[in-house]
Amino acid sequence: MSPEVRCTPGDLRTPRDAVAHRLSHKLRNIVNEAGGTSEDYRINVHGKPQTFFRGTEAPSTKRPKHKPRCVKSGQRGRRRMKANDRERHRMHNLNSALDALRSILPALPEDAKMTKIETLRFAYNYIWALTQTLRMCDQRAYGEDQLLVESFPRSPSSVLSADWESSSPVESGYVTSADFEPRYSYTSVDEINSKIFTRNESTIPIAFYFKSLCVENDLRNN
DNA sequence: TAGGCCATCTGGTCCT
DNA sequence: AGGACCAGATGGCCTA
Repeated sequence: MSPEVRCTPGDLRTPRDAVAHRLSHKLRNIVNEAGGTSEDYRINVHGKPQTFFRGTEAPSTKRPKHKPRCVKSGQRGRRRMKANDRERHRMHNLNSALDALRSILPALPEDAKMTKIETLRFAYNYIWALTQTLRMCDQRAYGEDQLLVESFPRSPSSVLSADWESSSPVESGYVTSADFEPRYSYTSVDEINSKIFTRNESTIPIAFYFKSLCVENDLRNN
């Protein structure tokens, strides 16, 4: 597999994967209904029998969630266990990074924890909103007192790559516009201010915040 | 109960 | 050779 190959959010679960997963759930139900023992056999997607443990014997939190599918001994087994450890650590780091990203995003009204894909999509939209606010701030700083409502760019999902900034993820090919349906589709900056930048029950107007930063910056430069 | 989300295991590929 | 990264497979938990 080449590192250049990137998956889109839609690829996170392939159809085949989904089918296998559904089949897996179905088989579990069949076995449960048939009164299987604590350890039963099922046919995996490769057509090979495989042991599994029923949900009624869910491992405690102390026990590892997953049993190794094949216990290997010798150097190969040790290498595999080390690789598993590294992989676990790598995924934990990835999750920590996602948590850090969640923590700086505006809290959702219902305060529910966003899923991974929601976090990424929301961050994408949020950055877009902040970028537009900065752009507005720039224009105001240069004497354009008119609100940008008329010229306010379209939401990321409807932007063609040609219209988008050169650094746009859409243009870079890492995502397609269809992958990022905007959580919000605003028509004005005020709407963004009131809905997207809410934290701790208080609404902070982004535009004013950034405007003050611009003014500070101007004063420093003058 | 089906389906979504997640953690983990695993083997393949690329890089250092 | 060993580590990093990736994607497929799998099982557990949760919810509508």
